[in-house]
Amino acid sequence: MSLSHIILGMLHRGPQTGYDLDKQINQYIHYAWTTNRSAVYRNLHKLRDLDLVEFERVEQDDSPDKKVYALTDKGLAELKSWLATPGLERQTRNPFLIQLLWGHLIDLPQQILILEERLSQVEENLRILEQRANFPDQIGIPLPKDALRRGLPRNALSLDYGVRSYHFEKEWLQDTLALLKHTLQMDPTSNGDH
Amino acid sequence: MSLSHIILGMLHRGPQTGYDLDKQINQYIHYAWTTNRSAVYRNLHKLRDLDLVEFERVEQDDSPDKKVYALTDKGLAELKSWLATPGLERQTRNPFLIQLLWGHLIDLPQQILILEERLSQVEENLRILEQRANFPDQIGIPLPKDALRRGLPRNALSLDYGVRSYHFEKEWLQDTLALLKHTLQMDPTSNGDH
DNA sequence: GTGGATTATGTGCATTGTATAATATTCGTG
DNA sequence: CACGAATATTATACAATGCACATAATCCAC
Repeated sequence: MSLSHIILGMLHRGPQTGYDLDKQINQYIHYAWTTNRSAVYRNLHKLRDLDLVEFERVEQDDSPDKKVYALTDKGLAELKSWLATPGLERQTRNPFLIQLLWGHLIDLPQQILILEERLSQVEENLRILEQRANFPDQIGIPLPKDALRRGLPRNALSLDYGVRSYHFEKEWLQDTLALLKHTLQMDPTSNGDH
Repeated sequence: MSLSHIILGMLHRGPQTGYDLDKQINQYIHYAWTTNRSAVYRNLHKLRDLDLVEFERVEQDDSPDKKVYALTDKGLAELKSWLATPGLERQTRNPFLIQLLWGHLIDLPQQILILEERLSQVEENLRILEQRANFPDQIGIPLPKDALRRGLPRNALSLDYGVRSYHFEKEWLQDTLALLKHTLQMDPTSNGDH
């Protein structure tokens, strides 16, 4: 029950549809949480059954009807309780690192292709996040006017982590790609592990 | 079908039991992949049904019987094919970053507790990984004798990523904790977001 | 006016996570 | 030595998630 809490968190700053929730989670919290539409919709249904959210059907001229979900008092209480829980485990599945770990089983040009693919993913994520980092109020709490003078608010701290971790990975990928390409030039017939 | 491939990768360097596979994945590849025992066992059953692995029952004096699994030729072929697949998506669930993002909903001391909890997790992961980084042959391919002179082999590159990313997170957590504790000292009644 | 892109919601099935069970064996402790 | 605690080993039930796909409305371009 943790995607549910991400949804509650997103809704606490204003009502939204499942479609937009999915897009925003995968764009602006992608460094911390990944998900997909079907999971978001299913969790909205469950949260509705538990009276943690409520929705209103809205007709539109330029698009199909939509359901706009909003947080209930009960939902806000549940969110606060989850946010204060320490020691929740992190989960990760990072295939490109596995593909590097046993990379000697495939050939070097293919390996380079995989890292380049990952590099362009990271650059895209970084681009979206840095664009958003200028407007952190869009994703978390509203920025107070004297934020910079008084220090960063906590939602900005999380964004800062995201931006910096993408920078870290980008630089590491660039260095590693340079190293592998150099190896390839030295000895094109090798797989890189003599 | 991707935990299956992690298992195939682990088995390609030698036969192992499900119990040990789980431990090793969660210790030495924890930066790239997290899992649990039940998933490992289920995948072993499935891989067995597909003839990608085979097992032998071994009796022990000091412990219950165990099943030692080994890679088949078919399994090795499947592993190589998966390793060469580009563009596999990364997945992440990092609750502590979410708890920081909407941290203004909980009080500052509780927030600090959460980050400290995460810091000790990272330090533990880092400790295990650095200890292992001295013997990368234990987790990937055997290190050639002249490895250092010729440059790092690719499995060492992946380990290097793990170690460096934990260092990054550790430093970031220490900086951020210092900042939050400073805020708390300045104004103990505040939640940190004036 | 058909075909493709975008918005919007949803289902089915396979995979994974969490909790728990069951069994063997060792080890400390009263 | 009897007892509970710790560790090794395998496994299952149920809930949560990921992936692929279905469906429908509206818009734009050809």
